[in-house]
Amino acid sequence: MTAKRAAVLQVLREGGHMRPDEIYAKAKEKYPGMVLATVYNNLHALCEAGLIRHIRTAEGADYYDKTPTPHEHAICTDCGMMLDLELGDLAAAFAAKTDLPVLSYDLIVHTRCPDCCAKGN
Amino acid sequence: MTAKRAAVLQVLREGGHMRPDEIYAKAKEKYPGMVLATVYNNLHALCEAGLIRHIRTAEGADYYDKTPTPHEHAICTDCGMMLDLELGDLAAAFAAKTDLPVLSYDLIVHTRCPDCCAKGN
DNA sequence: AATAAATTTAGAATAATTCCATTTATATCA
DNA sequence: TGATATAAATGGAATTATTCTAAATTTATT
Repeated sequence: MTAKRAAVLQVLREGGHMRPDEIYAKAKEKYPGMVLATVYNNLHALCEAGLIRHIRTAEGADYYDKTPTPHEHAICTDCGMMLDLELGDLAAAFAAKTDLPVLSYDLIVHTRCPDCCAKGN
Repeated sequence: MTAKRAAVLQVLREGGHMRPDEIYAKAKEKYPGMVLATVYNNLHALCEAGLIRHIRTAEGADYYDKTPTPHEHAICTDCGMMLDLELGDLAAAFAAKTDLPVLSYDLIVHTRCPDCCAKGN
């Protein structure tokens, strides 16, 4: 765990769910010498180490999640904000409905976040 | 519905789940003048018309699905083949577990397909 | 047939990500 | 500690997928 890798991790921990370019922008504030390739390198390394998690949305952007433990994500169709969901053990539920083995799954729920609901958009 | 648009649709209907470049390769056999941009144009148009569906996998590739009606997808971690799943009305199940509105969802289950299971890989 | 609208084309442009060779930093151990 | 080995970071080029644009062509409409 190098200083820059720690910085990438810390930035993501502060932000929750972020795209590589967002992480890069923030990390560069602390380390002006930071380079996008290093952010990618470290995101990959942190994923392999299980410290963060990679999320791909159906909208085309990659996100990284500070929380590596299994949970689901919702994305607001209005403002794009990503929220955490706790839907329980879906793997077991899915496995009960199919003959195929459920090794893991990726789920994105499209929602309207509380803020956008309040604004009545 | 132009001839080339119909060709794109037909290719996808023969293939089931395909990436744009795969569709392009097949469509070009029938229409040597076919161009990748036209494939993209037509995939977008066909999606908007509800004739096909767009799937984005967590592995990074875009797929298009000949079947536009709601269902889920499983992808074999071994050979990459995509399979259809029928898990029932998950939206209702998800809605029951969260306060957020469930507008829609994208789900990819990672599995091992029957062929790869048989091979014992 | 003439005109308008939509589609197709070709290629340039963009964006995200990866690759590679070099440099730099970190860890190991005599 | 100092020398060496290992791993990481850098910068930039390369790749890949996708979108954009303007001109040409096709299709539909009156």
